[in-house]
Amino acid sequence: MTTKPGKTRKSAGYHHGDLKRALVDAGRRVLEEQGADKLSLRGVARAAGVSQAAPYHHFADKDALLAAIATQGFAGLAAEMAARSQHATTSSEHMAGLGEGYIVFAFRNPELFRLMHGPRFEVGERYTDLLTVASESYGMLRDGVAACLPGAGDADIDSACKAAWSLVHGASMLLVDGRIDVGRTLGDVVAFANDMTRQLPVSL
Amino acid sequence: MTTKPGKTRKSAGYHHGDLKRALVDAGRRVLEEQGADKLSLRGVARAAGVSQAAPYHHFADKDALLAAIATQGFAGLAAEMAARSQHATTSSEHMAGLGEGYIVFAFRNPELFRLMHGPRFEVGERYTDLLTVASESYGMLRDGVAACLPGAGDADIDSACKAAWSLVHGASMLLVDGRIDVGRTLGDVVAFANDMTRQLPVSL
DNA sequence: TGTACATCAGTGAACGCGCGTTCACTGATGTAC
DNA sequence: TGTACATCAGTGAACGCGCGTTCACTGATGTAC
Repeated sequence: MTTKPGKTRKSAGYHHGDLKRALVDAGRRVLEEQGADKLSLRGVARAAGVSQAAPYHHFADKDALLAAIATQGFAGLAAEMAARSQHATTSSEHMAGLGEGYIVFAFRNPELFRLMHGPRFEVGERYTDLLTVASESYGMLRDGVAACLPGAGDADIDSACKAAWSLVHGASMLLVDGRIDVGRTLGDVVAFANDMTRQLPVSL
Repeated sequence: MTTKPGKTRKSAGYHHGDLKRALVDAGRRVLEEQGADKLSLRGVARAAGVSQAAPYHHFADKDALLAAIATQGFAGLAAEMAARSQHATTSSEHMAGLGEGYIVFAFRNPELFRLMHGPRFEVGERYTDLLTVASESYGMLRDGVAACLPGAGDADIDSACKAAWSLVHGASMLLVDGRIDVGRTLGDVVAFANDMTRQLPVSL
């Protein structure tokens, strides 16, 4: 017998083993290749190599799969922001790292980034996981801004926070939409990100 | 006879008179009511009160109608920016007006704004009108930034320009997506816009 | 001013398509005894 | 260790739907004479 019981290694079987995760992964692939407009549940099932009905054993409907994809996206965004800010030694270096992570994530996952910020999930009450993880990166940003403005009141922090978020988000969106030309490599994007965050209001 | 020949007043006739414009208007209405995902050519024809085949006498296909809607959108954006900056007496007041116009336009036409910046028209070669009018507001921005930085070189202007655009665009997007809470009235939005543009790098 | 006629801008029916979702089913799994 | 059986996670066919687009058509318009 080449197949063993347990959680490991049951490829090519009738039962997939971890189809839920495989569908989210396939969904991300399809999303980046074809765009959100063209993404269909049937297409994702096809990409995952299962029948069109299989996803319904793991997701209530198409929106639920999209929400799971977006949730993974927000987790990835927060991770990238954390990774690129963790070695900072000053508050404004820290902010620059956060911004760099935000922009780099968008550059690497353009369609996912669009999905995350699209209109689909304004009705977010159904997907509480999504809301939780989405607010994580905002929290990081807010903490970073607050650290840059030691004596400031809530209103000032709030305002600076919105401006910083807007700057970084706008740069990401314009980059993703191809409206700002910045070069093709990751290095180009990092340089662009730093040029932008250098101009953050909190750098004053 | 109540109907006259000529361009005026031929309502309720078999021939519409200005169906092309009516379709763009209906398209904008449907777009704001249902969102770009739900917008169909058939639905727009329905909203305009004509048969589903009628649009094909005025637009090559659905994309052509969307391009026309987006083109009108960019014209409206430039107009709003012009209107809100024209009475400025200083360069930075001027910039604030441009930014206010940008954000107010997005607030008033959220789905249109999203369509304008969506992925659909990256293949913009087909729609040269769109590209022309889309670059208009960027030109206004660039001129405004340049006026704020009298002695600056091209690279600095370019960089400041990207940052200013990013800030204003990001604020608009986050507002439209409901991710930033700002209040419901136009006055709230104007106050928000001014709070953001006050923090523009070029205000230094 | 009246009429024939080319052209324009509509109509309604039909095409084929891919989609989301449901259904009855079946093969695989794991557990109680 | 072996077996009966409930449960789980797949399958493939089918449903109804709205869509983009095409087609042959027809009513309205405007112009040449």
